[in-house]
Amino acid sequence: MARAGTKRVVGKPGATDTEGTKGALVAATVDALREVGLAGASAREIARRAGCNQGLVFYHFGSVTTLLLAALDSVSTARRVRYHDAVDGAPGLSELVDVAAAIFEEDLNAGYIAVLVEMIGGASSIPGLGAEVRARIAPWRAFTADAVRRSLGESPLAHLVTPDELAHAIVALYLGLEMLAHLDDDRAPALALFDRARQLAGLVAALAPPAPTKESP
Amino acid sequence: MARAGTKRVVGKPGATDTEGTKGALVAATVDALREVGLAGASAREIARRAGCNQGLVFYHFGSVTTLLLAALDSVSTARRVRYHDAVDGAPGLSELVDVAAAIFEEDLNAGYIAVLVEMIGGASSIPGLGAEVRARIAPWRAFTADAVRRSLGESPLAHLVTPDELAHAIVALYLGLEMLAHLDDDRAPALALFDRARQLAGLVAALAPPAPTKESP
DNA sequence: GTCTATACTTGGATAGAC
DNA sequence: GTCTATCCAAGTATAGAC
Repeated sequence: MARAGTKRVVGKPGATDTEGTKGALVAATVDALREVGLAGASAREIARRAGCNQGLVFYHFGSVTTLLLAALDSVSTARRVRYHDAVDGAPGLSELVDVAAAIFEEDLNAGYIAVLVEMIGGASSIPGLGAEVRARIAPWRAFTADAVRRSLGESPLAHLVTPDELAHAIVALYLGLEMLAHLDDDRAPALALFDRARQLAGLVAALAPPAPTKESP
Repeated sequence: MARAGTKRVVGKPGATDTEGTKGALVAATVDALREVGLAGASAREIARRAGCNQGLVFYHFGSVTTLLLAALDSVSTARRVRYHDAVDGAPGLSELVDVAAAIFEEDLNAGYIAVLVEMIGGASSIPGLGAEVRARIAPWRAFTADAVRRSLGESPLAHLVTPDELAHAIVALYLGLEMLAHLDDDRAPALALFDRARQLAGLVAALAPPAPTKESP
């Protein structure tokens, strides 16, 4: 929103800051990354989207790079909470694929993964960015490996691949699907693939019954 | 090579041009994309790597964007020949995974896919680039779908996924693996994954014998 | 905290000498 | 074809008024 005339409503000072200029800048950065990419996400472009002055980027964040990382943090933590909750409610492989598909669609539509992809792709351009991005991707990899480990533990698939390998492949596939969807501006193939995964997960579950609850050894 | 003192050897004029200033600029662009990313691949940086003057980028290619696309073309066509030949020599699924692994390793080491990834990622930053990149990725998708179709035709897997779906997933996985490998500067996980795929392909082949040559119905 | 103004840098692109 | 010199636009970052 434009500064002149329209005041933003300010939340509690300690809050997760989706309000206030700092929050607006972070949100604008996410939008910019999604729509015009890393190269297009300049201080001026971001400030324009946030409806404030370019200088405030440097007042609040010190540099554009820092703001970019703040945006990555914001998306990353918000989404991880969402994923964590969803995966908690999914006991087996089949349910896991179900929730993964649902949230992936959210991500794809909201452009959250686009932010990830832009930052990873741009990591080689901006010196020092690589390490920072890597650190922020790490929790995702750990999270994925954990989810795979838990829902694959009892399945026959566990004898075909290690959880870490599978997790690495899943993260890579995730990123790749986003790249293609973004390039084509078409999410259909990615979603169709999830539908197929759902079918296959059901098939695997039928072949190897889920060992309902394992207790008292 | 530096212009002062060292002259480049010039090949036949009509050749695929890895020699001459034009060729040197294309090669330098590939290097730059790989090492400093799209944002770092400026006319000055490219010319420096090619050992010539910045103005020559515009003399020979008109704009930096055109040169970037020329570099993408160069890598894309060269690699496609390589892939095509390799896949031709691979009759079944197992052999296909074998050659795919081998060439993927080449690509990963030489940074060819990095060029693809940088261009796809940067497509949203530079207006009009998206369509051009899309057109240059299209043959890869067709190629992959074709290879999948041919080597999956007889296999039981063909009843679980359509070739187009599988091809889309493979291309996405390919791009994603490159992103992660580039981010970590570590190709080991991607290569381990191919080893695993090789095992699994062997397993599938053992379960469903390849129907050696299908002729005379 | 926010805005205006400005210094400084880098990069795309062109003109003209050789 | 290549190089030097230069223009112009856009971006980062800072200083200072309000």
